[in-house]
Amino acid sequence: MTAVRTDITKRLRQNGFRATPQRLAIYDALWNAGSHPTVAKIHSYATKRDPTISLATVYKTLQLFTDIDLVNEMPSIDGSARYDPEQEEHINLVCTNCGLIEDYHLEQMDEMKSAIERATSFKVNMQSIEIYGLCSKCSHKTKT
Amino acid sequence: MTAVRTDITKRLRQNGFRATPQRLAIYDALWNAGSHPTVAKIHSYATKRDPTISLATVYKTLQLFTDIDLVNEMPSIDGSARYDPEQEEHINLVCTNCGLIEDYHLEQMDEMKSAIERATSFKVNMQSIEIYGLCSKCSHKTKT
DNA sequence: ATCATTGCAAAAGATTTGCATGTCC
DNA sequence: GGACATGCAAATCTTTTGCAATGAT
Repeated sequence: MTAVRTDITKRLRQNGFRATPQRLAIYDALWNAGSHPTVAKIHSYATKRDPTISLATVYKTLQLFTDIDLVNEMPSIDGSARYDPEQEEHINLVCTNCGLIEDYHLEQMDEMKSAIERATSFKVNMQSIEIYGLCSKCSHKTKT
Repeated sequence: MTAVRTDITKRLRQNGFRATPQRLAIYDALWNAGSHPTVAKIHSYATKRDPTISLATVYKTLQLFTDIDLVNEMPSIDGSARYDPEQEEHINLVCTNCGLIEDYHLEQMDEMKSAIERATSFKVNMQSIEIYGLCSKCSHKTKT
């Protein structure tokens, strides 16, 4: 699975925004601060490269990236958003026990999308499908 | 579509909890404070019946209801959780523009569940599937 | 009467905002 | 040089927690 990272400098300028070092560092962190990182993780990682990057800048930047579709903000159940830089169509399998998020690619999802759109006139965003449940580790443990 | 409300007094006692007026009012609010209500909506509605119910009690009660599977806490993208008292299997179509949440029932979802479980060993909770996109109203408007 | 539950107020997180300073183009 | 971005600190919002008072069983 070769995820394709956008040329972010170009992308920013195309949209009329400046390519600042903070933005580059934050974009880098999105891919390297772990899978589907939280804001805190992103900040902590970006800070390694440039210790002065502030949390507020991280928030503002993620907002901006979301606006220009460089990342997807993921809904959260624990009060802290996570971000997904992956551009290929996929759905997220989210473990409600340990928080693990697993990407899942399947053709079949397209059929489901069409079926929903035929039946409801709701316009499905494939980038934003979250399915909750238990990852294999957690489903093998005893219940809480 | 006749949604079946649980006998909540019985359900609470079966689980060893007291059936207090606050809990009954909050359960009632879950069904009547609008579709997939936020905590604020639930509190505001419950308060009509009993003006002294505190927000903290609403939070504690929703926590409890979630624990004994009387409701499902929904992940959120705007920082305020929503609750879904519906027990029948369904998925939620969430409009990322206006926040509308539409229930969707379809047999086909079962196939998808099985396909995912066959392919990944992830255990899908059908009660917790959220698909984001645009409702029909919002998809007909011009973009932001 | 007992012990779970409530309400209040304070605390803890997460995110946003205003504004002076710094810096990309 | 000038507009845009950043960083700081304060503000806002949501949710959690501790504890004394209350009330369900």
